[in-house]
Order: sequence, then structure tokens, then C-alpha cells
Amino acid sequence: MQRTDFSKMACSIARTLDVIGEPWSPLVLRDVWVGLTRFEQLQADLGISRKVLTERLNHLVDQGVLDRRPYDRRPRYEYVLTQKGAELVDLLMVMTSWGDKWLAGEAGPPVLYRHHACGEISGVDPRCTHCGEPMHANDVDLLPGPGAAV
Amino acid sequence: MQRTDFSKMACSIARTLDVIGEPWSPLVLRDVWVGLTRFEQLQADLGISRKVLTERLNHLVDQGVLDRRPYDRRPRYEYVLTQKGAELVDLLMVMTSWGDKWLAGEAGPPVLYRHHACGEISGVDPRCTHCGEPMHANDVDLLPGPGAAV
DNA sequence: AATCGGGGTTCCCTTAGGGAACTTCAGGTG
DNA sequence: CACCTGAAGTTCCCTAAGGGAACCCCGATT
Repeated sequence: MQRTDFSKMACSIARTLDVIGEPWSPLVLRDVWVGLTRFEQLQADLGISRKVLTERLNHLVDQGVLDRRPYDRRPRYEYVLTQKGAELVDLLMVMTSWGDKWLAGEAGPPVLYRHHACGEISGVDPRCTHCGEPMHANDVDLLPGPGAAV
Repeated sequence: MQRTDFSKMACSIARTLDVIGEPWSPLVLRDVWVGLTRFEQLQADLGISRKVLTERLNHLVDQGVLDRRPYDRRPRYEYVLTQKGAELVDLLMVMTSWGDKWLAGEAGPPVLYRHHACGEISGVDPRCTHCGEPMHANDVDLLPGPGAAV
């Protein structure tokens, strides 16, 4: 229900959740990413209530994650990822890797990613932007940063 | 509110959202990760309603993401990450990177990660598990996998 | 025996999600 | 020109989930 406002918390996770933390938003972004960019397409594919879809789309546009633009002279609009939104797809790919590993079961992954660079079916692995080595839960220490709470 | 059941969808993103898709869960995992493992600690740190915290913790334990275990002879319990849960921290680190970049503003990141391997303050970058090159939104083609819907 | 503190439950209120019906507007059709 | 159509919302009602405060249970301590 997200009545608590996360945007003021001194935490980038909480702030990100304020943008896409309610369950439908990542699925909307996924659909837009794969080319389902119109209201009716999204509504039909997701089975989401039209009311809620309207709210989500408005919020994602307000946050600068999606851009709403006409695709016809009639009042028709499509939603496309901004740069800010496209970078959220990284998050979706990590979610996919985790879901593929822990939730897909016998049937295997519903979707495969083929990496342009190497042509292989592959997944993502988070690595350090400095040294390129894997960077997971136990590979880091946490330190207060400049934007830390008082 | 998540009245729609995502767990049956043929999508690893949707299935993952069924586990941690409601806004408090990632923050609970973050807190457990950094060492706030007890009910009172979580409630005080997050400001979450006790009722909702109980529900979230039960759900995360049911999903095998957290383990609930006694830490005293008194009825006292702490919550710890399972392996399944620890791997979700990858997701939190990607959220942090995105939030640091797009939402932190002038003040800068509230928290910094120091990578054990290189000792540098750093962030994560998703890379291909095969070739090690960056793997972002526009670097992949999507193909139906073995677990695709009929 | 009384108190304390962690870990919840219970209750009520408000608000967000689900779902179906309705609206609007411009382009196409007879 | 009148009518129809389809995309993109909007409105309304109902139910369920979140917020918050009060309450409860239980073993340990004094």
C-alpha cells in the first residue's frame, strides 16, 4: 500500500523503492522494455486494473523513468524508457537471474537472454566497477557516505 | 497491495516480485544484511507497523529467504539470511547503484561500499557470466526458454 | 511476587487495489 | 453527414491491506 513515504529516507534502496517499489512497476518496465508500449497492450498483457495502470504510468512518467509520447495524430500515446528507466533494466536482469535460479524449478527459465557481445545465452553477475571482480553480499564493507543522515 | 498472484506467471521477474515485491521486504533484507536481525531492531529502524513486520517476516521465512532462530533460552529470535536470501543482496546493491546515481542529488550517496577484493569504494556493474563484458538493457536479445508459457 | 523486555496479536480506521461500466476524442465507413 | 470504432483513460463500488495504538505472553531478573 506504500503509505509510508520512502523518498525521504537516507538510503538509496528506499529511494529506489519509492520509484518502483510497488509490485506492478517492474512488470510495466519489463513490458515497455520488450516492446509493449501502449496502454491497451500493457493492460491486456499484465491483467492489471486499468485504474492502477493509469496511476503507475503517471507515477513512472513523473519520476522520469518513462516518457509518454504521441504516436498518431489521434490522441494515442506510447510509453518509452528514458535513460533513467533503461538503467533500471539492470535491476530487472538481476531479478531474472535470481528468479531463474531459485524459482524456475524443473521447467527452467521462461526467458533466455542472448548477449550481443559474445552471442551466448547468459545471465548477469554483479561485478566491481573498479576491479571487475565479483561483488556480492559478503564482498563489501559498508561505510557512511557524504549523504548519510545526521 | 498485491492481491494479484504473481507466482504463477511464466516470468522470473514476476516470481521474484511475489517473494520480495512489496515495498518493505527489500528494506527488511537490507537491515538483516547489515546486522539488524531482531524484531524490535527492525521495527525501530524502519518505523514499520508491527503487524506488517510480522507478516513480512513470516512471508520471507516461508519463502526460504530468511531463517528464524532462537538466540537465547528465553523466547527470543533473530532473523538471518539464508543462501537464497544472501543472493538477493545482489539486487539491493544494484538498487543502491541506481539510487546513488539518479536520486542521491547534491548530498551524494548515504552509504558507500568498499570492495574487499580491491579495497576501493565502488559500486556494481552487471556483467555477462560468460564473457565478462557489460550486460545492460540494449546488450541482449530475449528468446523463449524451456519454461516459457504454452 | 512483582517487574521487565522481546516478540508478537488484536482492533479499528483509512486508503489502495480489483473490476466493471462509462466517457472522450479523432479517424474511418456508408 | 451521421454513425461506428478503438485507444486511452475515468468513475464507482467493494474488499483487502497498511498504519497505529493498545494489549498479551512468557521466561528471566530483583
